[in-house]
Amino acid sequence: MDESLLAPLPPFSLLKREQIRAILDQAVSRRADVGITVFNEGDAAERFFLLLDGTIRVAKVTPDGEQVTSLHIPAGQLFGIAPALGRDTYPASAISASEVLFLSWPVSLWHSFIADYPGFATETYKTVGERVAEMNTRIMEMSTQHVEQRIARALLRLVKQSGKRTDEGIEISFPITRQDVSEMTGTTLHTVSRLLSAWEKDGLVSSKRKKIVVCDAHRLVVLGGA
Amino acid sequence: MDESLLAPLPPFSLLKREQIRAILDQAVSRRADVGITVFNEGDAAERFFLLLDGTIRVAKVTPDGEQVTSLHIPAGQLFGIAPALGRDTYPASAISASEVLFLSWPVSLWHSFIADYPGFATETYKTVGERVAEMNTRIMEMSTQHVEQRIARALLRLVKQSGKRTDEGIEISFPITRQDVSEMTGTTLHTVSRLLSAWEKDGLVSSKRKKIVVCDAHRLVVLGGA
DNA sequence: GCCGCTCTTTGCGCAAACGCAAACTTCTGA
DNA sequence: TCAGAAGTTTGCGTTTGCGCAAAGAGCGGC
Repeated sequence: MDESLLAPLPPFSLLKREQIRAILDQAVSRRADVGITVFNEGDAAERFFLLLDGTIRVAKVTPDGEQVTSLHIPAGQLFGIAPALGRDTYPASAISASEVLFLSWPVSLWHSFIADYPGFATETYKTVGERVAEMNTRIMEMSTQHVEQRIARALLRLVKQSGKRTDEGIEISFPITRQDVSEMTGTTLHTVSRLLSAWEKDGLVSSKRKKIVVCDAHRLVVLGGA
Repeated sequence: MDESLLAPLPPFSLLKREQIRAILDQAVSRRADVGITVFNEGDAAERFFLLLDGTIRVAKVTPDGEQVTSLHIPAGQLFGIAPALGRDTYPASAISASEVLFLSWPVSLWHSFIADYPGFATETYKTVGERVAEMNTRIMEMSTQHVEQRIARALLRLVKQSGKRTDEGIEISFPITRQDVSEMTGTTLHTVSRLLSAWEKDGLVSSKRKKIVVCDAHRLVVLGGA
């Protein structure tokens, strides 16, 4: 495991080589296939994580078994940071949305990370702040916007966070189903399917099984805008 | 301003009398009538706040002018704590939902509060964690539940947070309109009015102008439950 | 005590989006 | 290579909750 992996990431960018080495030496690394649950909502928060590659989906399950996706976490970010929220259980489950590679540390190290490593606390709380902002935005969207606008925005958010340029447009870099999109937007896979079909006819997007490519982001922004 | 005001509040409960005195001496206190904006979304976060009395409503405004209430903050809690989220602007506006009394400090003191006062950081992040959890729950509710259930839960949440026992039932301790409730639940004041009327007929609630009393919390839980 | 403002109630029609159901397509593993 | 699973499309009927409109009620100021 090389120091250069961590050095460019915000939480560690201010650290010296030896400090990063020390952090890496305490880490456990793990790879997981798509669809694997890293931890479950309500589990005792024993470790915190850093996603090196892939995408993690953060979700909660309703009492009657429906899933709701709250957040997607792109490579390079911390996740499962219950200690930053003063919690000793995870508030939601983390599931790999693609093949993933991540590091983890026992929460007992959290305080020393915060205390010993300059910038770690600041950058971590910035991450928390961004997620709070995103959740806030989602609450606003769900309160006031129509399904069409919500789905447009959800796609744009995904594309912005983990889009990969292709010749057709920008592709969401992990496998994603209609069902997944519906769980992000509080709708049904039927509605999502209908809309995507319509958009495909208009040349806004292009989608295959488990794959969505945004061809005309600008027009999608307009759709999500009003 | 007496030390005993702060001593029982979580962020300060571990502190010594002199420490609380020092904190109080640096504070500015202010009273405000209902409906006053304490700070606006996007404002430079120059101060952070502690609500001593009353209730604060946290809201965002959509591009087309609609308000969405994200959160209600009860007396005794910190608010406007942008620095805890690594932000230098406020992510939402804070408006008094009743007559309020609050203290504030310049953000420049934030770091010394965190560093110097044991328990302050922990308790603060616990507050952040609770709010994140609440937002998460709201996203889940809005995704999967019907208007009736959302409104039932919203009322229960308010009652739990700032309910006052009366002979009729539990009363929400600050003035609240149908419009307010609709902004919390992503509906219209019409729908809220219809539902409250129906519930009043059933003896679930009792409401007057700007006042809502929950008479049968248990049945309301059942309504919000499934 | 009266006026006007704000808040609330209620009726009616309508559109958005869901639910159900069935057919179709793509992929995977035996 | 083929069967079955997983994902997607599409049609149709239905419900929910919104939009509009108009009237009624409580409150505060003059």
